[in-house]
Amino acid sequence: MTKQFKRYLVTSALPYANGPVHIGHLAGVYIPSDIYTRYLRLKGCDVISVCGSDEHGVPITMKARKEGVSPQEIVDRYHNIIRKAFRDLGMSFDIYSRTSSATHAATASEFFRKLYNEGKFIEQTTMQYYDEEAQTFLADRYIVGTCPHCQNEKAYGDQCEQCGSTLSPEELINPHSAVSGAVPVKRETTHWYLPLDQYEGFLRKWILEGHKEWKSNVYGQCKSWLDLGLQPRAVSRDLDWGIPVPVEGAEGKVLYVWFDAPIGYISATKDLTPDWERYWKDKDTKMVHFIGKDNIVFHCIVFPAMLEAHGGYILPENVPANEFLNLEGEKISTSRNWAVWLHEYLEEFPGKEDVLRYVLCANAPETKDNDFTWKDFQARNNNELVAVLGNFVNRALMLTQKYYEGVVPPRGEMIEYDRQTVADLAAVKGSLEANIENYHFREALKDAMTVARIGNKYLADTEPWKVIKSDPERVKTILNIALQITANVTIAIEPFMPFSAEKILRMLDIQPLGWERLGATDLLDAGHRIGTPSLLFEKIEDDVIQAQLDKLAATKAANAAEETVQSIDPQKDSISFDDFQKMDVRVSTILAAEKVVKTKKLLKLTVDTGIDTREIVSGIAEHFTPEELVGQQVLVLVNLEPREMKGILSRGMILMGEDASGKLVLLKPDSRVNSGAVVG
RNA sequence: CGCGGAGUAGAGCAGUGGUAGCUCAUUGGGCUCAUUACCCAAGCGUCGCGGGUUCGAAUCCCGCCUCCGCAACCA
Repeated sequence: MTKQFKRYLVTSALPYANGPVHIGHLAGVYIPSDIYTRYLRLKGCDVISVCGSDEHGVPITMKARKEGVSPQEIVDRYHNIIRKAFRDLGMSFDIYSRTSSATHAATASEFFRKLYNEGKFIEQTTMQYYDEEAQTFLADRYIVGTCPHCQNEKAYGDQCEQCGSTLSPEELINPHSAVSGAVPVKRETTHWYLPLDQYEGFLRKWILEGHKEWKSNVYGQCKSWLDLGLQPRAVSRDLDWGIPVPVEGAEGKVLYVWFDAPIGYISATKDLTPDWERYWKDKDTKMVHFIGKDNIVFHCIVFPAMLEAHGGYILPENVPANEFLNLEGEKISTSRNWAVWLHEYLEEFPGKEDVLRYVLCANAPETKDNDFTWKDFQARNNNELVAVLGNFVNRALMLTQKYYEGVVPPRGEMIEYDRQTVADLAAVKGSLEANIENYHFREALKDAMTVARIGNKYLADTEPWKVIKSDPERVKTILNIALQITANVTIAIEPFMPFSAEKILRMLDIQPLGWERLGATDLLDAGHRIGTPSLLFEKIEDDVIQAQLDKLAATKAANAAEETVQSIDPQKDSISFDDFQKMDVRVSTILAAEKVVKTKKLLKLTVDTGIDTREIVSGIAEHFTPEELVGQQVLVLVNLEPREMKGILSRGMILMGEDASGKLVLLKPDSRVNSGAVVG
């Protein structure tokens, strides 16, 4: 726990190169990681920070196929966007690599080979679905068909999103490939598996006993996985995009992306320095993985098991995973374009890199999901950055210009209040350090801002603009101290807001100061001439915020329009009159309705069909409350084959209209008729 | 009953057994060097709900509700 490490290795989750990076990625992973790294560097620690694009896997091949380009084109495009955006935001990775690099192919292959040669894998042959037209094996998710439970025609091979039931591809009616539309066939395939179950004891001891200090969300997730029991996990896939399995007779197979991606951290380090082994294999190195909560199992269970199986590698000392960030109350979604994209922000808010860094850190989802709103962004900029930080720096520098033509005045005898202020200033360092080292970046940022708050209070209390008239000598001391506080600001905020720290340094016309000098009052020499003051931050007006809100509203409208287009299904094949006659639809009256327990969408309805009184289970609980349904007349297909759902036999189907947004409406007679009236 | 996390002032969040706190917003006062910013003070809470343990519970235990994530390749 109190072990002293000689060096640090910081990793940040590899962004998946099928889209750009958005504020959720930043708040969850990259901002914390950069703060941590910059802090350690400022302290003079031996630290390297590695990252890179994760460029393999099925979604990238799907996207390429859809656009009619090669996977390489897709990953090149996003790799470049992401890399540039990171750099422009001031992410201080020592290297930003990529998993399509030659180094990575070699590293991952070697890693696999060693485990293979030492018999660490098990080999299994199974039957998998294959798309003969596209000549590719299909993951369950890429098989689409009709749900046997609710007749939804767009159910996936693993789940029906309409009724929520878990499916296997075998259960789908009329299954077809989401790639080509072909009917999938079963084909035999052999894969290698990492028997995670064999590492359970090792992981249990390492995490559950050795790392009780991990964040509760991380520890809890690990414990649950371990208690449930681990299963062997396939490390190869049938795919033509990825790192070929480096074994005889494994043509057409690549390393499964989860296996190759974390090795990307190692390859990136290799690309950075020939001395990479010191960072990965020396027990005196502290490795920290910054990730989002969805990645916990890979970084705490799977990758450590891989490293243990390989041998010789150190394990992460901590994995400070964050929760998720929402945008204006809704989940961020790449596919629905519901996001603030980093590269767009950088273009639309030039020079405001630190504002985003500040807001995302101050509101980082450290313990639970948080919400990013543009109003909050504006308020934090105007009320905190402009009012507290920018204003203090501006006050101190303007007073110095005004009274001393920009020359730092000498400090005379300090009074008790000065000494108290200096003591308060010195006290910030310990708290700030503890918070960063414990991954409490929000609190740490508050500590950094406290330095500016101390400065504002000091000026307000000592009132140099008044004292100048009665005791000019005293004002020299006051401003000297105010300027020392200003210099301290540059140290305290550097990990969080490097651009602003740099800007203040230029205004003071001094060189960067090391972390250890935080709290000192000899950062500026009397007689030193400071540079020209300029505003650190500017107010963000309502129209700028409104423009962003409009942009999001436009996204929403575009999504709705697209859904409308997609949801108007083409006319189905003709049926005979006889076929139509087979359907028995009756006007029925709902007598009772109740939610089916432990389901999200199901209602159990008791209806009077005129023929009898029967129970029907319907997936409409998200659209109607039981109360509003009772007494309503609806159309019911009464001779539909009965089906059991959640242990209740459902005899018939309530007919519904579904509009573009997926909203359901009842179809009912325009005046009341007797139950049992025939529809036709 | 699949597993994990979260629910605290108008908003965003700290707080793991001992007088409920921080930032912002609100209200009042002070200041007028400063980007109308700053400083001081006040108001604002059945700590999700219901039980229990305890001298004492936001905190520990039991049950329930709601939101999010994982399982199911978006951080």
